[in-house]
Order: sequence, then structure tokens, then C-alpha cells
Amino acid sequence: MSCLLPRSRAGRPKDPAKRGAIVAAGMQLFTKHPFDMVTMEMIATQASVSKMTVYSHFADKETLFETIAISVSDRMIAAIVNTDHHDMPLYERLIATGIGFLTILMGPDVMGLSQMLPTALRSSHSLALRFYEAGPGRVKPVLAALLSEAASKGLLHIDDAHLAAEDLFALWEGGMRAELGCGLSGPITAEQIASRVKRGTQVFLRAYAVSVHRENPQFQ
Amino acid sequence: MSCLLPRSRAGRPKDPAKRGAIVAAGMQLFTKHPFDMVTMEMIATQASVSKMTVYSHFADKETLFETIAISVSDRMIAAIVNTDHHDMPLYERLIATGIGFLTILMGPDVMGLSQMLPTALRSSHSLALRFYEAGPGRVKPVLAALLSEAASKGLLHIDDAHLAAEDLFALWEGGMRAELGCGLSGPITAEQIASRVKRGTQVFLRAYAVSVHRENPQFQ
DNA sequence: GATATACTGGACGCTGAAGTCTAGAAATCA
DNA sequence: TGATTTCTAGACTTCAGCGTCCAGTATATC
Repeated sequence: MSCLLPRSRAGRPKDPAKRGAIVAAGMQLFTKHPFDMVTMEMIATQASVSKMTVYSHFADKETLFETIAISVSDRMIAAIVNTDHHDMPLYERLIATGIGFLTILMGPDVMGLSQMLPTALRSSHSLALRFYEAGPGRVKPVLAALLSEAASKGLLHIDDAHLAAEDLFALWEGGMRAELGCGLSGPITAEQIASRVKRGTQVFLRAYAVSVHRENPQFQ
Repeated sequence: MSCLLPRSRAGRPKDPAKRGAIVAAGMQLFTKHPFDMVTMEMIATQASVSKMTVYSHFADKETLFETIAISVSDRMIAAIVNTDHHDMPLYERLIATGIGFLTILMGPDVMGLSQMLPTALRSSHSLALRFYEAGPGRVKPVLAALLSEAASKGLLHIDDAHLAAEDLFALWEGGMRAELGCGLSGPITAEQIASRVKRGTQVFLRAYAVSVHRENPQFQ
């Protein structure tokens, strides 16, 4: 029992760069092609690595995919957490936040992977949950907090911050997700995202600005 | 050249009921499981039919899937076309229309099939397009026309009917599609749809009612 | 009744991809 | 240098699912 810490066994150590190359290759392939279309040989070739090396790092295809899904999730989290801009006035701040969110969520990695999540993860519902909570699920609380803050300053009239956040997020997304989801219309440009966010924010503010509620009591 | 009309060849004719059973079985299976998980044996068994009978009606698996996708599209069209209610006041009319749309689009058939469209249809982009235009793509023009009509009556202030229709549709959908898309949260209830549509319509009207535009010129 | 076609059920060939095994080269530790 | 482990390249096994074939039976037209 002397090897409780397998810190450095004798012999050639595993090359972390190869592991990284495998994950990178898998990410590139899994986000472009459906799960069953991606073969382990393709991944190995793309990573400039032998197939056996792939299997020495990952037990099987599902484990590899899981690792990649988690890796994308982590990148989503990191990107979304750094998306707030505290020092701007409300209107500009909302637009900047929205552009940040959508740029991440509509990017090829997230869209590609989320497309095939239901296909590949019928077995592991927990991974789908994790993926969702790393991305879209994390956006709403952030947004709700931002809106609550604005409401407490008297800038907005918010009944339920969580629902209002859903409204704003939905207005930002617009019809993009549906079209992307059906595989139509190639990658979305930064300009499309910006104009969509700008419009959505304007509509949202028209509905939630304080003066609206003095004028339109019939739609409460 | 006497058989230009192959109206009734000699011998036993094909049983249309069996064809229908195959399509029904395929619809049930394809909307619940991803394309590659559904085997021809499963379909045959579910339809109480021999596998050879399946192949006598459909050349291969893709042809069968295509037939089913088109069939679902046709049902979507039929359901969506009959969703307008001309005789109601605007607010109730919008809500009734929204509930009609969402009940169709969030139903298990459409959601299940649209999930796997990108997976199964990498080859035939035209089928994905057809599917989209039968469902979500058809909703927006209908909605835009409805909003234009209301605007011409002075009920709404609409800058671009198509964009406004996207806004309203997005508000109706809310976060449902994202959650459903990730395979979370089982089938949506009629109550959830109704309350979501009601809220979305209220927010929309607050943003687009004529009086808003007199009060909030800064968000044009 | 004769004939032609549809349907059944099972066996079968084929393919493609997952995953295993092996021999030898390469890299690292002692 | 020697021991030990990784990495490679490719051959190999396994297996599931598509699509086919066939012998027998059922059901239609002529």
C-alpha cells in the first residue's frame, strides 16, 4: 500500500497535450456532425493520434462525448459570468449584456452541441441538465438580478423579475433559435445579433418603463 | 402500352391499412426516439406487420422517415390555418391565436420530429426547409397580417409588422422551447401554455399600444 | 380454378463502426 | 543502461442493423 499517491510512476508519462488534442478534435467534430456520424477513427486522425491512444484516455465514445460536453459547459459558464457591465446606464447595459449572452449561446459550439444533446444523452439526463444550467439556465437568474436592481432604482416597473427576465431573453432571441434549430440559415453574424438585441431591448423597455404603467392599467 | 393507367393489376392488391399502420408506427417511434435508435424491426413490430411489408411500401428507412416528416408537416399546416378567430376583440383574439399556435408547435409530434431533423436530414436540406415552413415559418406571416390589420384600425402602433410578429411570437414561446429543446421538463400542459400566452400578449400590448408611443418617444 | 400479387416469418449476407490485441518504436524514470 | 510505460499502426473480433431472399400462405383479378 505504498502507492496511495501515484504521483509519478516509472516509465513514460501520458502526454497531456495529446489528451487536449483529442478533446479539441472531438469538440470540433461533435459540434459539426451528429453523434453517430463521428467515428473514433475520425477523432483520432483529426487529433493526429492513434485510436488506441484515444481509448487509453477515454473508456469509450460516450465518456469522451461527456467530457467534451462538460468542457463546453465550463466555457459557457466562464463566458457568461463575465458578461455584466455595471458601469453603464440601463439601456446600454442591457444591450451589452444581451450581445454578450447571444454571442455565446448562438455560437457554433453551443448550438452544435445542444442540437445533439437529446440524441446522445437519452441515457444520462443529468448531463443534459448540467449543460442547460451552464448556459440558458444560468442566463435568467443573472438577468433577473439585473432587472430587480433597475426596478429598485425606480427605472423599471417589474412585477416578477424572473418572468420579466424570460420576456427580455425571449425578445433577444427572437426567431433565431427556431431557424437555427431546424438547421437553416448558417452561422449568425455579429451584426444580426446586435440589431436583434437592440430591437428586443427597445420593445422590452417600452413594455416595462415606469410611465407605461401609469398609462395602460388595462394590461396589468 | 396498354397499361398507362395501372388502375388495378392482377393479383392481390396492397392493403392501404397496412401502409397507414406503418406510417403511424413510424410517427410514434420517430417522435419519441432519435433516428438511429429506431430500427425497421421496431417499426414493423409496432405496426403488426412483417419487415418485408415495410420494404414493399417504402424503399428504405430514409424514404419512410421523409414520408412521416411530410405527414406531420401537413397536419401542422392544417391545424395552423384554422387558428384565426376573426370575430373577437384584439386582446382575446391574440390570446386565442397564440394558444392555438403553441398547442400545435409544442406538441410531442412536432417537437420530437423537429429535434431530430438536423440529425436525420443532413442530406436533404429541402425537407428541413419544408418542415420549417409548414410550422414556425408559417406562423409569422399569419401573425404579421393580423397585426397589420389591427394597426390599420388604429389599435396598435406597428413599425414593421414582420418584426413585431417575431416579437410577439418570441414572447409567447418564452423559455419553453429552450427547456424542451434540451429534453428537460416533460410535455407542457394546456394551463402552462395559456398562462404563458396571456402574459406574453400583455407585455406585447404594453409595448405596442398606441398610447405607449405618445409617452415613450425615447425608445423608438 | 388459374394466375398473379401481397404478406408472413425466418434465415442470411453485408457493412460499418466500436473496441481489442499485438509487436515494435519512443520516451521517461531510476 | 535497464525497466517501465506510452504511443503507433494495423490487423482483428464483435455486433447491431439494413436490406435481401425464399418458401409458404393468403387474397385479389381474370
